[in-house]
Amino acid sequence: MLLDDSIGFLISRTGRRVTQLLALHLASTGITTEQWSVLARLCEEDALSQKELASRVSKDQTNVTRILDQLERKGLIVRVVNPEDRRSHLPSVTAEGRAAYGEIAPLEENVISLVTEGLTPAQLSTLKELLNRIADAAGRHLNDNKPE
Amino acid sequence: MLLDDSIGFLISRTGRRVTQLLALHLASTGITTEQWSVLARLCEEDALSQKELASRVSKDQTNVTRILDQLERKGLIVRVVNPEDRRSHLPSVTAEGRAAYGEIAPLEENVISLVTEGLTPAQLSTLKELLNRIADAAGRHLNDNKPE
DNA sequence: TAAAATTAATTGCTATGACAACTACTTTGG
DNA sequence: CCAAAGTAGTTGTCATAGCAATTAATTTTA
Repeated sequence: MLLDDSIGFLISRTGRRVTQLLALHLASTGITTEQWSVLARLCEEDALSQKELASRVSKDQTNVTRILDQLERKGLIVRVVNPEDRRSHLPSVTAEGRAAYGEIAPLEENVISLVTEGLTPAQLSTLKELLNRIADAAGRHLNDNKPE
Repeated sequence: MLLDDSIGFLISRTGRRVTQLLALHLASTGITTEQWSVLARLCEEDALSQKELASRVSKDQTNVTRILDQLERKGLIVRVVNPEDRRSHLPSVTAEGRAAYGEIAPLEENVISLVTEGLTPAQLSTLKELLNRIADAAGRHLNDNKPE
């Protein structure tokens, strides 16, 4: 099978381009695309531990630690120690973080509309479902090799 | 729009998982997924300059330089100076590189079949087309901001 | 209850992505 | 023909992905 026909390659390539375009539109905010995904998730769903947060954004916990470092350095979140379990931290979005979220959300929506401009809502919905199925299958096979 | 509905997020997440699964299956070969994509492209299409190669794998030329460094260190490719233009190098796959390609290709095909196990050929083909449309749209908008 | 096993978070390390700056070579234009 | 502009590749830097190992705290177990 040629590279251009490999679904893995196509997903990666498309992801890189979309990310790059989003990065271009977010450049003025000083926030990276990955920082955005973490901030957005925290704004949508509060009181998550870092471990839970990592799972919710499908990132390695290690990477979440470092992305939170960046967001904390920028004053957009703070780490609060969980009183129930002092090992865990509950990242909390600051007022500045919420303001940034409000500013960035429409920028992201705009990029989404740019890259999906030729697609009907039905096609978009099909695409999302197919991607989710592949992500689920990959996740299952990843777990097959991990837990023991 | 919530993060889970953002097509950008879904593509990135799916890509990360597929890449991770592929990495797991390639671990024994000592080749990373990105090194694989470059090696595969070179095996499919020879006599490319690094710049052309970068374009063919949709990677930054900088990253291709470093991936070629790795492949060269492993003895899978060599850089040959282009006699027509001494600025450019023509990476060339060695016998070891071709052997690695032959070994890895079936591993990759297997991973692809694992992650697409629930999809019909028609669905897979739809998915590829939709991804290509998004990649094209993103590419167009990226170029809008570059050439001036 | 004290030691052992687990767990949450962090740090160290390597590879990659992306951008800026630099070097070496080529092409252009006067 | 030569200086200026352009081009291919490389290197430097920062952010991120992922793995291994470490630390601090909690739970389990003997």
